[in-house]
Amino acid sequence: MPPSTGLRARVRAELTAEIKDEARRQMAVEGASGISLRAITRALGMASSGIYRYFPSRDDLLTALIVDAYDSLGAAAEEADAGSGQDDFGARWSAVGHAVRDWARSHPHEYALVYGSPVPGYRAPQDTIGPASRVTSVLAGIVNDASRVGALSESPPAPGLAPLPVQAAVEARRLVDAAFPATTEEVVLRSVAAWTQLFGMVSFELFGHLEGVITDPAPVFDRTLLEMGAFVGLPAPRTLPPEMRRDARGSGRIGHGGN
Amino acid sequence: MPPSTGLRARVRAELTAEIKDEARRQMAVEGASGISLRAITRALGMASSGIYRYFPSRDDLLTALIVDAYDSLGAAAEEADAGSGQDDFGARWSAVGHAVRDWARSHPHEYALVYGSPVPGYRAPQDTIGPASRVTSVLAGIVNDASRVGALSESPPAPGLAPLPVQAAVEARRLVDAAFPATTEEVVLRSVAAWTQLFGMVSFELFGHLEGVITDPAPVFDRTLLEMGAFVGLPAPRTLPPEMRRDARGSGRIGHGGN
DNA sequence: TGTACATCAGTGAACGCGCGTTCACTGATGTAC
DNA sequence: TGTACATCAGTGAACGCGCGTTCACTGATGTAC
Repeated sequence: MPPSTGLRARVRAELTAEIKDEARRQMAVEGASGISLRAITRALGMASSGIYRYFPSRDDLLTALIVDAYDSLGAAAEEADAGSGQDDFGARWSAVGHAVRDWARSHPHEYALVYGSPVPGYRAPQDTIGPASRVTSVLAGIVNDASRVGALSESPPAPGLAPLPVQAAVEARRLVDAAFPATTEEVVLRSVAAWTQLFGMVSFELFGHLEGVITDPAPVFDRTLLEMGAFVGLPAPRTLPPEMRRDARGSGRIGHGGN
Repeated sequence: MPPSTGLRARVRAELTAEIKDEARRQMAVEGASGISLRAITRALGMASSGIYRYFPSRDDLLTALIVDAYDSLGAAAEEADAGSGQDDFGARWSAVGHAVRDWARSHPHEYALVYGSPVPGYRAPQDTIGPASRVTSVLAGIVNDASRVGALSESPPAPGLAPLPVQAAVEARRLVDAAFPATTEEVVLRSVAAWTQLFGMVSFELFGHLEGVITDPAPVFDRTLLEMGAFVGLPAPRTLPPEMRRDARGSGRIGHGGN
């Protein structure tokens, strides 16, 4: 087998990265459906057929971009989580929430690629499900950790709320077993709500649905993270993570990152 | 001016509708970016240039589809709201939430058109903002109505939660003045959270992000609506709307509607 | 260390396709008097 | 009620464009002995 350190392998890895970078550049202008293999080869000064040595088809290139995006977001979330005090569960929750939003704002088209409408005719292969679950695992881990050490407040069920119907309990049980062993069905369902709320709000901001409703989403997002954290039962953050020191940042910038 | 009842006007309205129907049919197969003016005219048996008598460009056709989608969803939400007892606020909230999900599941591509990634290069014109706000107004109306008659529970702030920071309060105040005159800043912020949660969960379901996490989203969605309603302060539904009688419907059907 | 052979990278031409939009036009439907 | 004119619907040809993918090929890089 060829060693991955060989000259050829190194050059190959470099060109592969350049192809993906150029694809991301095009995606930033025209969206995912605007990515053109021919345009990429043109930009890199190679023959249009040459790209097939690297990606056997357009769909394979798309898959690679999707995997990269999930991994990039997942890494950002893991980093934010690790950067907070292990036992400051509220702070971890808020930090990860902000990491998701910040990543989305600095990689808007990559966010749209994975969390927007599915690309028609494209079926995500197995390779994407591992990377896709990284953020989710981080969020679940926070709730589960808090529950394990007894830091999760057992909020009383809302008045008048019927007991958990069986079908919902079955779903919840599956999740408890899979990712939240230290929690209860109620907690896990609320976590699902908080999880979808987080991405719902980020998507609404990026896709323009807050326009005319909210002028500066930053403080609203901030506050909502705290509220939803409390909703799940997490304690309020003891220390404010950098993203939350209020007067430090205004409405924020977009696209300062790149990939 | 030509009366809209004239023969010409009637025929014109019919063909306009046929063009949009055919566009929706194509969208159901290939997504919004797969809509082709030439393919539409082919399907309708007319010359490819003829469509320009009806829509001056592809973007104008897209705009019409977007407006129709918002109106269709808005009407579904309004109908669900009107079909519940005026003063059964929890039931109204759940009914509208289910209406949104049901509409999305039976018009998945139209949902993706308006709530998925923005079509690159397309800038939504003014005509869309009225129809776009219909669902949102319905949801806001429920919370405001409940507050006006004193039916909204003033849930105590979560323990340890700092008081509302100014910037968040400013945003909230604007919303109170615009659409929630009978409520408070806290309520309005929680409503925003519940609103984004609703669409976040529907989007996750439609776009495949619940796969491998939740097997049957229906009961989870059901329960989450109740939880989020309670989170906002709405009372639990007194009467279960038809969508919520548990054993009546299983995991649900997709695409039984069409447009 | 050198030679023979296999693997891989990259080329250039070609296939077959579809797209949005414009334009000058014919013929039918409506309007004014 | 009938005529003259204006408006509109729909045609067919053309413009100019870009796309993904295949294929037979040259030449360079690596591997085995």
